[in-house]
Amino acid sequence: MIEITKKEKNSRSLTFKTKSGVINTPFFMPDATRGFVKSMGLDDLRGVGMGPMVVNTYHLYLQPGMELVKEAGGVHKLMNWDKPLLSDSGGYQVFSLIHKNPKMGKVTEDEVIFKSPLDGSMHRITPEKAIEIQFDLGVDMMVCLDDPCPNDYPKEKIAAAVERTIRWGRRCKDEYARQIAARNIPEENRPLIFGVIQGGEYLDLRKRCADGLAQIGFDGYGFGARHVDSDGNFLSEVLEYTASIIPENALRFALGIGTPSDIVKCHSFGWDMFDCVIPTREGRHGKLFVWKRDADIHSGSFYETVNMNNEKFRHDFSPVDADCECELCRNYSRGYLQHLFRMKEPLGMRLSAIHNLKFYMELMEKLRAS
RNA sequence: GGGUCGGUGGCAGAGCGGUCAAUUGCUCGCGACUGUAAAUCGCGCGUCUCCGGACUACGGGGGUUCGAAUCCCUCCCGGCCCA
Repeated sequence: MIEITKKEKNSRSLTFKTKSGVINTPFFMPDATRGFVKSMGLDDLRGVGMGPMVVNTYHLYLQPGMELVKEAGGVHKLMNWDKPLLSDSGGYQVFSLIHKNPKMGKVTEDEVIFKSPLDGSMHRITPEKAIEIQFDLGVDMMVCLDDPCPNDYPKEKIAAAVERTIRWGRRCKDEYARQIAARNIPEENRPLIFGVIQGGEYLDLRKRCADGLAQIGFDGYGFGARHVDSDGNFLSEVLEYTASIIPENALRFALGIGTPSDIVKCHSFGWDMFDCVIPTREGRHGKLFVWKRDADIHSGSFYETVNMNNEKFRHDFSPVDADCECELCRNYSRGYLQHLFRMKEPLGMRLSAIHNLKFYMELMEKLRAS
């Protein structure tokens, strides 16, 4: 079902089908964590040519809650989004909550118990429950509950996280099979399921995790945990190595990556799919991505980031990017955008998110064409 | 004209004898943001600096004091009340 076209070096291009449509790789998904891309409406998303997006199990489970999602008829119906959706398991949220503050929860072999940061109520999540919720969401792609511990943990703790991630991967896969059977889901509507490869910056642990998960068998494999070191340096070697040990005919999902240049790098390593808050968040914060003239995405710096709040743009009545055809660049100037930000007008955030996502969409088009 | 309260850094507004170059908020300048507790967060914001400090500052002027944004006198300006 996954069609692969091999390209130069490690990079490649795949075509695969989900119940909500065909997807060509590489592709980037914005984070619609709580069922919406912050500040953007459906017309905005369609306007930039948006395809698949990411929603989050943990956030939707807490708000608005699964009762409402089910009542709406699933997350697609709730959002009125008919293109593919991938749900992240929520492992990242629960574990980072607990790793930052042990009082927020407890991890045992069987389950994770955590306190909702919203109202302090206690919740428990198991690998089985994470999968069941994702079936209730009705997404096209789902992710196993994993243990993404911080990279600076001692190796033995990361090794333990790897083993737990594998064991939980097994339980997720078993639950997945049960849900498929119980819900009578035909093969063509079957959601894809992803395991997540942990192991910090240790290549042997990444290998152990990838092999353990591959033995269980998944449609795709994700790269888990932070991909930058404590100084913010991108862990290229780990990303490149991990991509190389994932089964050839499986999807490679670089979770949480990244900046435009990180994505280009990872694509050259063989990663197929990406998601990140950067384009939308940085847009809302006033930082916009702008192509350099005659940009060659494989030649280092092909873009720059422009902080539209900088004083020097106050009197700049030219568009953010004269060659860009997004709603912002077609209609408004830099000086006007800065005015919107200074006035804290939500329109500024929306236009900037649109612009940055358009930039990312164009980047992915260029990668697919290259 | 009389009385009264007040004049503090871009703004608002603390401080009311030393620990004050002066709390705090906003504005302003810059930076960060990578499976979204993020319309958030951090740093800076008198001048100069060999980064230890030095200098000029709390309406103007004068005084008291070892020492004043803080007390006294006077002038200027503003609010309110009475004529």
